[in-house]
Amino acid sequence: MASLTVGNRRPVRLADIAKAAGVSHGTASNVFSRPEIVREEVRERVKAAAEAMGYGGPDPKGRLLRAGKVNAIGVATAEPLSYFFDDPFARVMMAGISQACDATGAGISLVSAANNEQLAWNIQSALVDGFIVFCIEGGSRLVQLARERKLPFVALDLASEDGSVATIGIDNVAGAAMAARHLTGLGHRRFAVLALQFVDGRTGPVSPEQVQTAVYAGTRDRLTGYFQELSRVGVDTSKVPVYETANDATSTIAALEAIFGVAEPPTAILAMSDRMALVALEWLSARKLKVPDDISIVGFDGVPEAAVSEPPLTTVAQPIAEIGRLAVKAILENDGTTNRRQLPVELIVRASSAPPRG
Amino acid sequence: MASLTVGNRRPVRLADIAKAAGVSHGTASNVFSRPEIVREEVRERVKAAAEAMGYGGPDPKGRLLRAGKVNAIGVATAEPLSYFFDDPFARVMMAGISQACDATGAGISLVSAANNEQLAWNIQSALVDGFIVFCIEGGSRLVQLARERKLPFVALDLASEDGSVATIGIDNVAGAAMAARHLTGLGHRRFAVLALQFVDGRTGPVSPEQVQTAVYAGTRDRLTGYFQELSRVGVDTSKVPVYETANDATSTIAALEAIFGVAEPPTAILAMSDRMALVALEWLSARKLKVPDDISIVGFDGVPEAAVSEPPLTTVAQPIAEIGRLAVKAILENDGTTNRRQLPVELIVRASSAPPRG
DNA sequence: CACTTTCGTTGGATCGATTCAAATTTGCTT
DNA sequence: AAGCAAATTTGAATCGATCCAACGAAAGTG
Repeated sequence: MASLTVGNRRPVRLADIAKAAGVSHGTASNVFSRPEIVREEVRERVKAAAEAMGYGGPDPKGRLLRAGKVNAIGVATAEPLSYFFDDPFARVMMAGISQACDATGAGISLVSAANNEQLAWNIQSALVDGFIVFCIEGGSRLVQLARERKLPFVALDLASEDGSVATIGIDNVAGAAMAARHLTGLGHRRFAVLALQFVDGRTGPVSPEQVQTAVYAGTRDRLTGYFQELSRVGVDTSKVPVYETANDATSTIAALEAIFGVAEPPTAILAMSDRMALVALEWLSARKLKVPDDISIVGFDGVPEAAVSEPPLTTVAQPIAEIGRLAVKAILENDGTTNRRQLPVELIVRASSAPPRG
Repeated sequence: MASLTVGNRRPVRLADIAKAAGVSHGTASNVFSRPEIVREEVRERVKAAAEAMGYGGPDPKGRLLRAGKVNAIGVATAEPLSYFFDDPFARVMMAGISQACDATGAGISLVSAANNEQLAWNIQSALVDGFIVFCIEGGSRLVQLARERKLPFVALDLASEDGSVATIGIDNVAGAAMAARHLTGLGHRRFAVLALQFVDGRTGPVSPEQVQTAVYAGTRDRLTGYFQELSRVGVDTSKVPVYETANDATSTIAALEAIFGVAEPPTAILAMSDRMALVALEWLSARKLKVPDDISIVGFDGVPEAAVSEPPLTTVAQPIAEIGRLAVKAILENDGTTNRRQLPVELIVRASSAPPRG
């Protein structure tokens, strides 16, 4: 009864119970980690001592230092932590990561931070065996920090030029091309593009020169894919409005207002994310514009929400969960080689796209 | 250039660079943790040595042992890890937890496991400062394991008798009573209850005797609240069918089939979770039963999905995110006292409840 | 009975850092 | 140039375990 953890502290270590039980710390350690090699009588004595002193088992802090492996992978992002539970894309990704972790018995540590400095510290001091880096925003900074930890890591969603960072992603050019070809095939010739970030922290219309200086290669590649197909049917891509958003409702709506505030609005919208496409769907519906009768929309990502929207969204589906699974695998089976994988995408045609009116 | 991390291992420690730079480890350590107290010339020399040897900064494993604090809280459940990203209730809760962690700079470790043995090990070896225990299923076992770690922990969603475990929850009796009173007030007199688990691993009809032996006090309390109000208007609660489910679609549908497979089905359903209520909504709609014209339903929890269902769901809303925030606070500010808090619930009346026909 | 095995136990070394009292150096005063 | 305070640096101790070579005792063998 004297063992009721008292308010202040619990300075009871393995060595303490070893002494109490009259054995060496080596034996005491064995009682917990390899009980079968210690004589039953001794084992019981040590366990009794542990019980009596309120010892909660070997402290993982100590074990960790000796063992080296944490058995957990860190998932890092520059967004607030709640991003992992809010964002549909992140959630599907995390489901894939979870699945792979469950299968191997590894834990997941969520790493993030409000400000830059805190983020650096958190990444430096995260107790993990490797990182999966979500490069939504501030990707390059994150990658830089992760690299400094000198732990295995893979970057997701970042088609970086830098061949030295391991990435798992998709063929953005091909995916975007599929979306555009679908719409041109239906007969559309007037387009607008809702783009993800080319560089951090900017939103609004994007000029062709600005595209050249894109930090996010994924964004640039998708635009390349779109334009490649539009050019093929003779669309003058320099006249196609491209609006950069922060992939949130506010900036997407601002883009939509600009896009539809002109004399001859587009008949089709190419959105670089389902999130933007879904925002567009709602915005158009509020304005009594019918999708797909008045406007066709094709999204990108293939999040579950896209299947149940009104109308269901035509989109370029990434194998999101699979990417997550592979990322975990890449880290746990890290052999020092930097893996760069591209997974196939798939065009899922639903009700948000149809031939243009007339 | 010789610093390119080679495939195999990286045995470069702080002591190595101290030697290389010709300073003691004490000084080398200071260069990283309190750079301002070491002379610039020395600081630069050490940093240069670190750079040259490919040192990725002080290993948190070592620091941890010395410092004692991990600066992360563990969230434990007996469900698979993906539960955190799938389940609406869990997601809102995690959002609250995330928010509190973001604010204090703490990290989140997700702890879970497929099998029992693995779960025990994972809890024993989780590198965290405390646990938040999700008691959905296998709650008592989880609490037992968490307690053995002798770390601060709070149990969520478990109105345990055991006064020695810290919990943050709601007044289940009062919440349930609000739901029932709402329906009796509308004139309903024929009810059925979709119940959460009374004990682990059982589903199906529940007899009054079985209710007495409930492991989950929360489930029992909600039933008590329901029955209290039903009795008040003269309903014979011993005749009210109560079906226990695993809070998933399969067992809920089984319950619904039993409930509506009788001559005089109920006019109102009391569901102990929004999840079950939402399943019921869909099931009824598929059977051309109109809610609320034919059947009224009141859920429990107040998840976001309940606001956008067809029809929107009347429900007893818990302050889910707030519970999460408080749980984090309780762990980080743990003063040895076992906190037991009850937060208020609120009845949110939407379109799934109306007076009975005729 | 001497000689191997086998089994259990011991205690020192190690994991990689931080901390702090003491020692040393530097800088200022007079 | 001695005296003293302030600024730096040192190195041993510590955090809490695990590992392993070596050792002692009990059991088995010829």
